[in-house]
Amino acid sequence: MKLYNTLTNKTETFKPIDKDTVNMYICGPTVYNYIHIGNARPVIFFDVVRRFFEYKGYTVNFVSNFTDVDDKIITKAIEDETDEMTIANKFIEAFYKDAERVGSSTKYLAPRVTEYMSSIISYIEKLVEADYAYEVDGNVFFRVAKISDYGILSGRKVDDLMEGARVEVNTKKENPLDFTLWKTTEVGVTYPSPWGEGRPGWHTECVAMIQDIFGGKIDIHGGGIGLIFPHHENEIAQNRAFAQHHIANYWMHNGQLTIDDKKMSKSEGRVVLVKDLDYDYMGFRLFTLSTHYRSPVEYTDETLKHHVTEWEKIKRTYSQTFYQLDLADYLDTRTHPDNKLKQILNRFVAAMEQDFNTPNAITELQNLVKYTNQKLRQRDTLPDLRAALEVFDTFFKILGLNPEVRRLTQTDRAIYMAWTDARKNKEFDKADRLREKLLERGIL
RNA sequence: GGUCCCGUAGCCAAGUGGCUAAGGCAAUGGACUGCAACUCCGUGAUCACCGGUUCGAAUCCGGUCGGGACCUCCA
Repeated sequence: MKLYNTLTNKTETFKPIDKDTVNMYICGPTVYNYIHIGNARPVIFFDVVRRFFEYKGYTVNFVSNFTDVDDKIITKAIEDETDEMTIANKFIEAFYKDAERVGSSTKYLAPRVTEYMSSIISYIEKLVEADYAYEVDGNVFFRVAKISDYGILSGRKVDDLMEGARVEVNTKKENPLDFTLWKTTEVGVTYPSPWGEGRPGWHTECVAMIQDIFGGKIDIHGGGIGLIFPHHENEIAQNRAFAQHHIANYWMHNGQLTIDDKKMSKSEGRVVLVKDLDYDYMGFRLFTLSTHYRSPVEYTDETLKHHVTEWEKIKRTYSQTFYQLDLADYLDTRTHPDNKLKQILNRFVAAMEQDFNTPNAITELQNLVKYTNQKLRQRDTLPDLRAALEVFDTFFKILGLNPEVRRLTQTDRAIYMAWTDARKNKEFDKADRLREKLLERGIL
């Protein structure tokens, strides 16, 4: 298994800390709004990462947080004349709904900042004690200058950052690059701390949660490419101070989803919410997986439609195969794949092992579709079709695609038989009526 | 101003030093078919441009043009 590590800028062989186990943490959303389709990309991609590791036999401990204490949430609560918790709960629920819509599992540990406040505070306390952080008037800042390799993840040099730093409004900081760990505030919900009432900064929650949940270093830390700097860089800095290591062995980042070649922007009207997508969600999932995760993916109606059509084609072949086998009472028979099928499966897995090359994996899915369609046109191919169906199931499970096919009922079978007979007897009017019924039932 | 990424056929998209540059969509020719749909077979690119390194480059280096990201909350 090879994967690209942002920390080293290299594609490396994956070696878990504990054999057979993958501990991974993905930065989750700040819950102040519905997620847009760009937010869905990591939700889909890292779900596939987990699914593939599970396919490989690993036990995957998957954690992804919700940031439910944040200025945006407070702003939204004031706007809506309600409280922060209500806003957070509403959008967490909406997030789960959207994640399920795009085919991602929601069965994982999802810690919330409000639940980890004491862990976050004690993490900051330790940084202060170790002199890596300092308090000024109830605010706590991280002392970036004490981290010798600051910039290691994002490939930046402290000097360059200093040059780029704009006029610093917060004159309380020793250094413009220092970031906030805790801040005093008069607006919105606050929590008691050794430095007075206030709220945690954004960068500490993830490291504190990882420390609390996993008890130290994890295998994979992931998120969108936009998080590399400053968020993940700052996580690393804090953890270097806290535990003298980089928190995770592998850092994975997905590229952005763009519209008109630019990232989504609410203020410029370039945003599409997941809940508002007017297309099949499996088609959307296929669309996001059709480009390598580290490349940007450009969203257009045309491209999405293309993948919706592609998904329909895949689903059609799958369901036809399923029904043919069901009609022949062959679904519960076990058969072995022939060499061609084995090759398709092997290539699929090899593509996934090459830094999750889902585009190439999908090419194998298409090869499987072609293979199966060829078999469907030939006689006496039930064993091959049964084996192909199993490969389909494997691919779907890894990619998180669901063709939603069910076993035929007695009524379904009766209609199907009648249709076949009518065609045989050249009763075409009758056959067409029966075909309509089968189409309605989703069987043809 | 600083740092960095990208530019492959009409469209989507692999490939990052070496067989005739994967695959899909669209288009087009053919086959199958009671009709339609579906499906199957065939047909297309020298890789933005210029120069260099090399026996050999889409793949490495330099430059030009074009697009984008980050440096401030942002997946």
